[in-house]
Amino acid sequence: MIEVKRSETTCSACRMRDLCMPIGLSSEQMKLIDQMVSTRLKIQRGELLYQSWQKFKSLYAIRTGFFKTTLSRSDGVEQVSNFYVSGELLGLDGIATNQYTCNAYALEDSEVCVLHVQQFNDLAIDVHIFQQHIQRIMSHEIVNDKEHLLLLGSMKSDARVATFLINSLSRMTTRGQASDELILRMTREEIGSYLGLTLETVSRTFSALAKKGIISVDHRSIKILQPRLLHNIAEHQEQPNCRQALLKAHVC
Amino acid sequence: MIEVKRSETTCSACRMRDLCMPIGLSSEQMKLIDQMVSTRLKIQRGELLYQSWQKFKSLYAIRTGFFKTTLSRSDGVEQVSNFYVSGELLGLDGIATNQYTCNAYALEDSEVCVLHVQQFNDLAIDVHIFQQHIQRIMSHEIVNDKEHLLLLGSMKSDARVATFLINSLSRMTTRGQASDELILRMTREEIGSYLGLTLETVSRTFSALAKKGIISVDHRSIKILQPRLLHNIAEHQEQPNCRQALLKAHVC
DNA sequence: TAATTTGTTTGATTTAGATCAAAACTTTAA
DNA sequence: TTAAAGTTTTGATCTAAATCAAACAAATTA
Repeated sequence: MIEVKRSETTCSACRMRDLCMPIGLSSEQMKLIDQMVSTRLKIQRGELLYQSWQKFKSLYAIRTGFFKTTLSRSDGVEQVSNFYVSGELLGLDGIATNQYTCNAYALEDSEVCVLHVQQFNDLAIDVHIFQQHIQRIMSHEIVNDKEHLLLLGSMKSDARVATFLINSLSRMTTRGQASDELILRMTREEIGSYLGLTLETVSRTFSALAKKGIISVDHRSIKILQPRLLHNIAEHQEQPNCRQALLKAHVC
Repeated sequence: MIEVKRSETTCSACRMRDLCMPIGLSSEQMKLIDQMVSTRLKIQRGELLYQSWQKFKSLYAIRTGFFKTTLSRSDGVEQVSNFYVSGELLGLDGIATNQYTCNAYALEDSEVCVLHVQQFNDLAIDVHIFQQHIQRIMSHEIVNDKEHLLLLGSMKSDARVATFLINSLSRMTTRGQASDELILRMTREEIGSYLGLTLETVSRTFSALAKKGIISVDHRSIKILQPRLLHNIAEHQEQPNCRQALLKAHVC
């Protein structure tokens, strides 16, 4: 087990409610939440926030920064399972068995709010709308995972990459900076691992899309030049003969 | 939208608590739950319990039977995302957006308990331990999906099939009948769709395992003859040169 | 009972994407 | 500023699994 050095501070400016709280709370309830969620944690690029098999102690709301979560195979090799940006909640997988099942790494210097499990439970009892909100976030995580399952189970490499670009962009867009430009925070290898492809295939697909004028690639900055065509590729599942992993939609 | 004909009955013998309830409830609370979960629904083999994009109305606890859920691609083609046996809960993906994101089909004549969303919310407020239990089930679903992600993202076909057999067997075992025999409720095509393979690859892998004496295949009845070797295949990730979608475990 | 549909196995062939290899480019460290 | 390490691109080759094909078996239906 590796202990990560981190700077832990208490800070009233870290407001859970600002990050991922539902509206519709009384100021009474808001005060309660702010009191409980008062710990900030700084995590440096490359550091581990939590690790698979560790005891589940807290949920983490990302204030600033960027994370990846990975799944460990029995041989120790890791596969990227998701990327998380500011405002999102890390650690929900730990609730089931009181152990985390993912590893969470910061991909850039980041800051998170810590919500300890006991506080979390108290909060859930006292402010039931909070509980409901958490439930919704968890259900969202399930929906995301299902989409990812569909991608890994039945999409061609170029559709996977196109989908990745579209989702990455829309995630940026919903968080403020509307734009056609995307700054990738991760390596080609991490993208490949996330998409079930090798880094070479990711690179080649970027190059191919650029040659067609659909995107332009400059290092880790990607510009979406023809979003329509990119969508076509993401949805283009009418490959001549792709029978793999598919079922005719049966009407009953 | 297809309306499915179903026989709906009210039945006090359908006890949610027997199926998927946590222990530790007072008899007071149990009575409350039984009152709320009083509707049974019979679903015939092949019928749809709910459908993607339908308004989320209920959770369903499986009393008897067997289900698959599928994900629909934009072209209407479906991919199997999971199988569910008696005692398990269907519909959790609907909570996020108040719409189901999967289609749920009965693979054999089945019976479910219906928990309407309003009852569900009332219950969650009145009996907070119920809420906590639901949370745990959701977190489990997340964990399962992550495992499936790992399978689809980085395992070879024979490891996928071996994993499927092991998991299917252990799921049967935890529900009573401990045995080395497995009765598959689904077609090779559905298995393939679930594992991201074609039905031919599934069939070939079964045959190959049988030839090695690791399993015996008789139609849809599979006997696990050498569980140890099957586990080896499921875990055998030290392929000579498999770099695909893998990251060296980095210690930081 | 035969006829038809649905599901399964096995073989031959093809191909998307992995693997192998090497050069070029970026970032960090010294 | 150079050196070293890490990352990305591109090309050549290989292979696991898909596709195509056909025979066979089981389950439904007539």
